[in-house]
Amino acid sequence: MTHLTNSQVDISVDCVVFGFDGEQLKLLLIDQKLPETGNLSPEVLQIALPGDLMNAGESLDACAARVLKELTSLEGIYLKQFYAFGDPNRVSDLKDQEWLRSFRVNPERRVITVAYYSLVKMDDYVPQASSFASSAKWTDIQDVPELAFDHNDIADKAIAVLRQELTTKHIGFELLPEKFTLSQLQTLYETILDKKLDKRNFRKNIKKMDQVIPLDEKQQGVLHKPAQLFRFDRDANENVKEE
Amino acid sequence: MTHLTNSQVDISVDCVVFGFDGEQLKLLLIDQKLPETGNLSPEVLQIALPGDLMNAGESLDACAARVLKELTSLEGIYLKQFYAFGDPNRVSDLKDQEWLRSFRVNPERRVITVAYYSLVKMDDYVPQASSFASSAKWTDIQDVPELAFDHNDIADKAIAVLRQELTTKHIGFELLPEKFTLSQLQTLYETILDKKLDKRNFRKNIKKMDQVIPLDEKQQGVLHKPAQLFRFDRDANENVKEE
DNA sequence: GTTATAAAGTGTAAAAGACACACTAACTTA
DNA sequence: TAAGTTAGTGTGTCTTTTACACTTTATAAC
Repeated sequence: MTHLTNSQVDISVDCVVFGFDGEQLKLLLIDQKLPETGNLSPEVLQIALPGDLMNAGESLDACAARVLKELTSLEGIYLKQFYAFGDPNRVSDLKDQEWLRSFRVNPERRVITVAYYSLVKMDDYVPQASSFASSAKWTDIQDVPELAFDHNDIADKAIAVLRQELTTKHIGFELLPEKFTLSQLQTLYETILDKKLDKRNFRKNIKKMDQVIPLDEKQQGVLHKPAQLFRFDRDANENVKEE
Repeated sequence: MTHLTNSQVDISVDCVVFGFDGEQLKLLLIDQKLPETGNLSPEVLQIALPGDLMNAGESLDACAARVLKELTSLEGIYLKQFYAFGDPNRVSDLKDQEWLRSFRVNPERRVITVAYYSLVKMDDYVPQASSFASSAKWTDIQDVPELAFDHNDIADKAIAVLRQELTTKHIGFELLPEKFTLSQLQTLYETILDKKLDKRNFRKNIKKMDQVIPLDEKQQGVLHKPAQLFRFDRDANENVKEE
């Protein structure tokens, strides 16, 4: 039994950030623009999940929160670790070294990434015309292009986990504005689960949850019957299970 | 934004190995005996989850399989990644350096661990009177002592995950011998879920699964009516969901 | 071989939950 | 005031889950 000290390993955290615009489930992706390197191809553009190498004194959770904050200035966002990706060649096999360095990746090292998924109310973050080298964009989940490294695998797994979690935990609300209608909520569920739901049965189920609270307010500016607005109260005692 | 290259990080894999003896859920734990270090306490004994630092060219999954194999000689065992633990002080804060070195941990480095849980048919591995410095023992889940590092947290999370998975996937069989009775299976479920189940309803549910196949064989050597034996076929098409 | 012991094995009825289904109400704009 | 559009609501059927008790079949002891 020989045990290498694996000083060649770096840890990164990648975040699969979900948003919802009322119609489509979206991912927040980063345009990574390579600086022109003279004799190489004029400009290489690579798209990736937001992520970063972990800092020295930082926990994984803190690193994920930092990545999200540096990108969007948002704090207190729903953020959950879901898997660690550690194939030895997930980074360095694939691409030439210049390209890797643009991600601050040292091609001599292995990178293990711990992946988080995050649920963001899309209104809370509108990407700016970027002054940086890299800029973020919301992208339809349908239209996710080929991503850097194994980021497509990571995103796929995140979607599977999200789908799973949506049916067991009440996390859908994290993707909607503070005030929302039941139709919006239903559309969200239908989009993520990729199937039609029955309106009446859906509403029956939702109204069983004590956490969904009707407001004294209606939707405005729509050209049809305005809908009741609701809010979600994370702290309401759901179905009071004691013992 | 400063980005440290975190060359101080090591990756380890820890395995929470579950077994079942017909009565109790068990964990496979390692006795880590410290060599006597002269003027320090005569012998320090520390108990831990089996685990190891990841080797250079190794994937996380491969590392977990290797840990399990080096310990038990078993291969092809049910093994599943469930969480990565990365608090900056999960290792080095706690103990003195001699102690750490006995785990091959360099106290100057951080260790991120990726945790797997594993389901083993207990008969397949009977711990040997150990010739090594460390030896493995099956321990009742009730009686798990204080473990090294944050291994109690890891074990607790593994149990929670196991409980969860048991209700959604058919993994209980991994803990039983090839041939088992329905009573054994029920006891297993009752032990893990920590609640009584109704015999008739339980059997109805099990018999819905096409994967549970009755054998032409009965339990032997019991002083009462012998039970029908069954085996579990991972590959039987369960409930034939097409479309 | 009769009896005591111990777990195996089996069905049904009631309750709860899931599902299918169609019309009226309320607002906006032309 | 009529047309367009989405909101909002209840009931019956079917499926699933739950609660519940007695008979069978082996062994061991007498």
